[in-house]
Amino acid sequence: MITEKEFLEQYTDSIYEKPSVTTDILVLGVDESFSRLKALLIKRDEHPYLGFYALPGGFIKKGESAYQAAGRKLLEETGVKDIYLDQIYTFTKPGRDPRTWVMSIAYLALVGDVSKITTSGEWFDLSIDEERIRLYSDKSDTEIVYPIKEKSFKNGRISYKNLVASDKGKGVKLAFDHVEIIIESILKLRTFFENSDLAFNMVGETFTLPDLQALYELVLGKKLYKTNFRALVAPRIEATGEKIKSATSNKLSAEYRYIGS
Amino acid sequence: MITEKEFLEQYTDSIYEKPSVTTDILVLGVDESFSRLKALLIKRDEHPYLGFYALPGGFIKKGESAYQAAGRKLLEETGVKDIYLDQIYTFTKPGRDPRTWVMSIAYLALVGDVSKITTSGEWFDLSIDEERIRLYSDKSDTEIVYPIKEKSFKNGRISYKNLVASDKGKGVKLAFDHVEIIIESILKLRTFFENSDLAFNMVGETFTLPDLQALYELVLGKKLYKTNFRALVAPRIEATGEKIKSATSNKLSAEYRYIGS
DNA sequence: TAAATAGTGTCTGTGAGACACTATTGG
DNA sequence: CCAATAGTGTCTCACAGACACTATTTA
Repeated sequence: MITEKEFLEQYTDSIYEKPSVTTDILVLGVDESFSRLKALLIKRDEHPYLGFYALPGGFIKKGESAYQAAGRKLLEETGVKDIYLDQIYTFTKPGRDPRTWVMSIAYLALVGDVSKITTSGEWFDLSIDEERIRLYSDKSDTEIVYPIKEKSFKNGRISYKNLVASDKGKGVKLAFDHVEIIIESILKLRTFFENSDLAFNMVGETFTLPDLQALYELVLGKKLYKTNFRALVAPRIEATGEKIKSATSNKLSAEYRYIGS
Repeated sequence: MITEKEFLEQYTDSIYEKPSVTTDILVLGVDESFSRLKALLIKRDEHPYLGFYALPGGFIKKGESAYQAAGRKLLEETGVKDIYLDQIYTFTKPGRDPRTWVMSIAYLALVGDVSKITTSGEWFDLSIDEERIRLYSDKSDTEIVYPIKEKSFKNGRISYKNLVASDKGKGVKLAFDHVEIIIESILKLRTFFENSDLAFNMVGETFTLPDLQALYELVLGKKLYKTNFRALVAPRIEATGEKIKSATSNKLSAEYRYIGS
């Protein structure tokens, strides 16, 4: 019997074929007036999916974690770091990349106002409802639309409902299975918005309550009642004592700061 | 300019080194009397971590998805299929496998009463509280214990708390980073129990409310009030009209069936 | 000074948490 | 027939949803 040390010294790597593993990152932000969700897409200049838009991302290198790879790519593409970045789901369906066997670990990154961020990509307006998901870039006047259907599937004894984009319809499309990644990420973002303080990653150091509420309404896709919203966030914020101009209107509002939960 | 078809024909695979990718599965069940959570572990008979206990799992083969690979392994190890199986998290930290570069996509599988399942592994009692996680197999009289600490970490502007097992202390340990996988999975299981109908994957086709409540209390690690618990599950179940013996006591209780939400 | 929007008071319904009680069953 | 436990009634509190109102600010 050999020892573990001896084993590791003589170990030769698996003869089985291995997949390539990438990270794809949905970088989400808002415009200056909290009226549009913004997602970063990059036009592919290589095969496959040449000319299609894709999420920023890239191969994970040996010696780094998926989180590090996502952070590195994010920094390369946007120049930002130390922002919210979290793993969403790992996509492994065979054939999702026509070249070869590629898995993708999807990440969600949250930035605030995208107007200050320089990138080689394009910021697309992102909207999603029960009927469709729509991405639009006014920079290149590109519109990407997918109809959405609710699909029910079983896991064990329980049925779940899920939103699935149908690939039908013409027009510009997203590369690979990146629609799926975007949909999954948005759904997770919504539950996080309802159950955690995630929203504060998308406003500045200080903010006004009208702006914060506009952000919630934008992400959750529904109107909220002012009173209830304020009661909800009240324990997590403190007034600075100043009054500043909201981005959503041109009136003065009280300025607040996030103090954690 | 070549077409995509030509590109794919001439495409040669990446020269970059690639990781191996495995799935590791936390197979969770209960004993006959709903008094112990059970987790399946397998004693390793190879280096590395020879003699340590590990989660069942294995390499993903080309042509199958991670989900399929997890389902295949589950069937091989337990003979069960068509049960609840869901992706939890992908572990990618460099060095997590001493042999070489290996990522692991963790899955959670839910079975019911484990006494009917034959396996080459061992069923360990699993308990977890704020202080420690403990696994115990009476088959081999093996006890595996890790102290647990609450660790706070920042993601963007927000601080999160997380349970982390410390590697200190002697005694039998788990292979690789499998403690982490187990802890993450249990935490996810708890939030799923509180927010979905997941529990019905761990009881039979019909069940009694005392049994179902015992299961909830076991997973959530706290006592529940009968009245509130019954009010909660009432809309999702229907009485069969029969009275059967509970597993948790020797009295008759009304028999129910899951009807979905 | 008027329209718009910041900000507050309060009512309702629902669900979790809690406790006290009655009904039924096995030994 | 009695101890144990199945099963019910009801109170409280926190919070989401909803609406009506007052205060302040810019045009």
